[in-house]
Amino acid sequence: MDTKSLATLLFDPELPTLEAIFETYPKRELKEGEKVTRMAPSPTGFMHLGNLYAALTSERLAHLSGGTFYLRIEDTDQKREVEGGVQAIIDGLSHFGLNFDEGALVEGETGAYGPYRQRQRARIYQAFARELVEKGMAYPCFCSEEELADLRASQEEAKEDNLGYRGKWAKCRALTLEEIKEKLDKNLPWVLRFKSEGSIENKFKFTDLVKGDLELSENDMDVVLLKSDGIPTYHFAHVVDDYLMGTTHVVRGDEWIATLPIHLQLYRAVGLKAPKYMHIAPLMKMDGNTKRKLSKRKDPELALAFYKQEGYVVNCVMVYLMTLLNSNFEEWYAKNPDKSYRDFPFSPKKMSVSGALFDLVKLDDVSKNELAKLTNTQLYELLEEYTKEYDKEFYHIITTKKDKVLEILNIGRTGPKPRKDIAKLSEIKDYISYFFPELYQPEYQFPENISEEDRKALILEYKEIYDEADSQDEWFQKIKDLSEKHGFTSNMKEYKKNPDAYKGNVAQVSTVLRVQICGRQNTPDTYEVFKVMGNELIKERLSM
RNA sequence: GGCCCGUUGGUCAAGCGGUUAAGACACCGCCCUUUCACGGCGGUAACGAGAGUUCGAUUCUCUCACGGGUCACCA
Repeated sequence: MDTKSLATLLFDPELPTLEAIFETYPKRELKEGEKVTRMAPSPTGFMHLGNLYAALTSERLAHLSGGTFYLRIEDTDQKREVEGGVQAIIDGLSHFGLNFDEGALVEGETGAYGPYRQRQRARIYQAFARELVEKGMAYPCFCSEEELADLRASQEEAKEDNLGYRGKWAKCRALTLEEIKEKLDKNLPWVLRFKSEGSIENKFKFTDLVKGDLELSENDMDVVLLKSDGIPTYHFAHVVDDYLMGTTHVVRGDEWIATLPIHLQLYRAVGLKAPKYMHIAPLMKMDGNTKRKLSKRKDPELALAFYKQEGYVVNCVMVYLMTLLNSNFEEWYAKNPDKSYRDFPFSPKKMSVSGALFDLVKLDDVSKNELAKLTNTQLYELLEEYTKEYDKEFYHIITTKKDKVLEILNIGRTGPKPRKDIAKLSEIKDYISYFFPELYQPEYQFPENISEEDRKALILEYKEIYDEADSQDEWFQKIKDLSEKHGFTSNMKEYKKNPDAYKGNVAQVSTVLRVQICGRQNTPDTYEVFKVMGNELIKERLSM
């Protein structure tokens, strides 16, 4: 076969030469250890937590080494593309504090290794494809969908273990130049296939930075390099792009391990050096009794937008993700509570080889700890930002009563052991609702051992003696006195020893007052709460 | 079905031939305490199964089971 003629038959003669292409992509000048990573999503809709997890891995790897993290858009599948997909990716990641040093932007791009959208790079891939055709390593295939389906059926009938367009089944391999010319003249659609010389009998070892030593079989399938629209498949685009763009470390989901032999084979075929690979385990989800990979389709509640909407604070999510990313992160963070997760010396070696179950309960715990570290002002700012987008009514309340809200948020926050009540911003509304008449929805659940009569008497009397100027000691002394007067002991130890000797105790009396004033049984320290509420509101709530 | 990867308590996980098999979350109990939360102390709970190598296997090898992934003109 005259492969040169075949190449001129198949490709635009104006295609750039490889030399010309290499010239426009100078090698990156990297310092020792500096890494270049990328995120290369296809714009098929929303981002979910798994994408964020993978992006975080790449980003940490690059930035911890002083390197570059860039965004490439893999828009080779036009059918699945969703409008605004690129925007969703960039917005989603930037909301979580992950920013790119170069690559695609919502409009246009930045950086010297573009274009960063694969469809705009069609001619580059074609130039590489032409080279492969010239070398006899690729050929056009005219098989239709039906023919491929038939092929598969025959293979199944022949009980072939390995299905696919391979070896003797690859019938378009045998096409002569004349036959090809004929089909081309008829304008039959064609794809370009790689002519694989590999054999699955041949095993080779490969070291993955996360998975460790793998034993893989050579690829023997004639994979599609260029689709009938002239756009490359993932396999081909990945190989060309990650070389030209100077990626040093490819971070991707471990579902790609199966096709790794293809990629390595292609790198060898085009004579380029392959990057290092890190295949990371996907985040899992409990589905019934089994774990399964997070899925865009099945788990819309895991969309990044969901966390934002729920009011999970960015830093909390990232810290949680870090605990999944590196097993020793939690220990480090406990020792360095004031440092950012970005300071953590992340290591691929400490990554788990199998998928972690995403645990919302643990996320809540991490979040509570994180939010407890914030000042009232910091929390307020996050709340304001959040409600502005998701709860206009509440936004209006907190902004018109900002000083009051700051006081409320400060309750129990300033001591050495700050309260850990809040896991996400959406919880704050309910948490502080009793301070605001417009939100107040009391549930009057009083201690059962206190009669209605006693209860009313206690409340009415307390209304007379409450004085917001009292110190905490004076304040509590009044409650004790009130309790004793009505037959409730203020001595808790005594009460525990001999509960039947009293109607009840001061704790129960306190609960009566708390419920009457706050409309709930659980609140932070009532002395502080009452003070913040103010005399007027207290007296009003004590009126029956 | 073929191939690849994995399997330590409910969850995340240390461990890398000899350990009372860490720690965190969750759960339970006690203490602190006017409620709750925090904090402190304690507790329940794990090496998928079977062979082999070895003086000794959670750790090494094999088989099986289970789970996951992959076998597209999707990425």
